[in-house]
Order: sequence, then C-alpha cells, then structure tokens
Amino acid sequence: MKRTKNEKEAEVLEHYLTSRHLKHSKQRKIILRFFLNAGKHVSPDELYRMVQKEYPRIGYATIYRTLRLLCVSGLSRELKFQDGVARFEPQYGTAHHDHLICTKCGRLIEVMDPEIERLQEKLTKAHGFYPETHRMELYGICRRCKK
Amino acid sequence: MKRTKNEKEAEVLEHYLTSRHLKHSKQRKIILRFFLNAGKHVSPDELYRMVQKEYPRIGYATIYRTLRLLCVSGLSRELKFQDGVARFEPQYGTAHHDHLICTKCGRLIEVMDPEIERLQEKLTKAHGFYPETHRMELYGICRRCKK
DNA sequence: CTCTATGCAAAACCTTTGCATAGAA
DNA sequence: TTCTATGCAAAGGTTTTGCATAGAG
Repeated sequence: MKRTKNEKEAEVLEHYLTSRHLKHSKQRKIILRFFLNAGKHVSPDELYRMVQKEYPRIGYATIYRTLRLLCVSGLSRELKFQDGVARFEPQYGTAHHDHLICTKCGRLIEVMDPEIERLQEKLTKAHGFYPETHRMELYGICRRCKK
Repeated sequence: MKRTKNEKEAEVLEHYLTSRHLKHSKQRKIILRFFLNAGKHVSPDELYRMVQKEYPRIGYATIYRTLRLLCVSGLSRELKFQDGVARFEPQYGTAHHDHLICTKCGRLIEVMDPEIERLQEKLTKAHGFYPETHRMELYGICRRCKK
C-alpha cells in the first residue's frame, strides 16, 4: 500500500535527522513527499516546479539541499545519463536495477539480470577490486520507435 | 608505433573535414595531437590547460568546438561518470570497453567481458529494443587502496 | 535561547554562442 | 574572394554558497 510505504520512508528520514541532531523541518517533509510521489528519476528542476505549485515559497536551494540529504540518508540515488542532467530516484526498499533507454523517445525501462550482476562482480574482483556499486545503461530503439 | 597511429587518426580527421568542406585549421591539428597524446579521458579543461602551455592563443571555445568535431568524426567519445564532469577519450581503432573505477583514488581501468556484452544485447532485445550502445561503470576499491 | 534550515540573491561552475576578424579554400 | 574557424567576451544553464532571518529543539 502506497501510503504505508511513504510512511516508512518518512521514518527513515526522521531517524536520520534525529540521529544527527538535524531538524525536522516542514520543507523536508514536503519535499520528501513530492519526491516519492513524483515517480521515477526527477531532475532538481522538475521537482522544484512540482513543489512550487503548492508551496511557492520553497526555493531551489532547499530542493538541492534536501535532495543531497535524501541521498546521504539512503532514500535517493543520483543518476547521470548521457544528457548530463542530474536526476534522482527513490531507492529505499527498491531493489537494485539498471536502465534501458530509448534513444529516440527517451522511454526508460528498469532492468535487472542476475547473471550480468554476477559477472560484474566477478570482473571487478578479477582486477583486485572490492566491489561497491555499478551502473549500467543500455541504449537502443524501443519497439514503438522502431516502427 | 605511436607516430603512425596518430597519423592514421589525423587522416580520419582530414577526410572528415574534406568530405564536409570544412577547413583544415592549425588549431584542429594541434588539438587533435594533444588530445591523442593526453592519454585516457581528458576533460575539456585539462585539455585546454595542456594546449595553453604551448599555444596560449587557443581558447576554450575552440577546445570545446574541436572536441565536438572529434566526436562526430568518430575519433572521440564522451564519457560522463558520477562526478558529472564531461570527459573525452580517443576511440579510433579502440575496441569497445567499459570502466572500472576506484572510489578512493579515482584509478580507472578499462575492462571488457564478452559474456557480459552478450548478455547485455540479449537483455536489450528481450525488451523489444534494437541495441545501439551501452555504458557500464563498476565502482569499487582497488588493491592499493584496500590495504 | 541556541543553533540549524530557509529563502533570496549572488557567485561559481561548465558549456555554448554572437560577433568581428583571421585565415583556409 | 568567399566562407568557415577563431578568439574573446558575454550569455546560458545548472548547482552551490553567503548571509540575514525564520523556526525547530
């Protein structure tokens, strides 16, 4: 259930703030809510516009600062695709995945292949690295655009 | 042999310029030379500084314009890692590869795993996409930094 | 009360663009 | 000559920062 899920994320944020003696401001709760309801991978600017409509007093700086906060508290991760624009997506309770992107229409599909994951780890270790994360983007033309 | 290799790339550029009725300027040759000798993945700024030392009259704009030219003529490809800085690497005569990056020291290793490549293509097709390119970055801690 | 967070505007980046002039073709 | 390329500076777009004030603890 959606509501419950967002509450869980609100809790994570609360806990993070409390543990660091940071403040539970209204803005942070508002921005978290918009961020979670925005769906996938918003840019700071997109998020700013959405929030603006209801809360015109909230500025860019707070959006940026809060997105960073969400990243360090584990609720968001930052993506950078080839267009260079920073995008953020919720990641709490979300399984790891990569992205398949249509170069014509921009359509974005989340993908995950355990076999690829396994080989990535193996390859990393083969070079003496301790694996941390990875990102993989597959670019192509989607079914609709191919026609 | 290095010299021969650079000559081959110079030829590619010449050919591209000629075919589009573009001009074979001194700056383009100079920047190509520095670009090829720079080693892997330079940022526009790094390239600018290198060129500056010998040719102080060459400006940022020309660096940027030439890097774009090198990309469209197939001599360079643009990379964007998590730090968001654009980097360019020579790609003529270079086999496709991905990157393994140390999150502590920034060390960068080129990697390629045919089995991963095969699975990436398969995964793309499984979603009805016609595969074009992909990018994969593996992040971890390298042997030296682990100690 | 104390001290962090906010809002605003300015600054800091990185990259692109307009325009007059240099220089290939 | 004709036109593209260059150099410079200004403009664009995105993200960060300084500072006075608001507001949470």
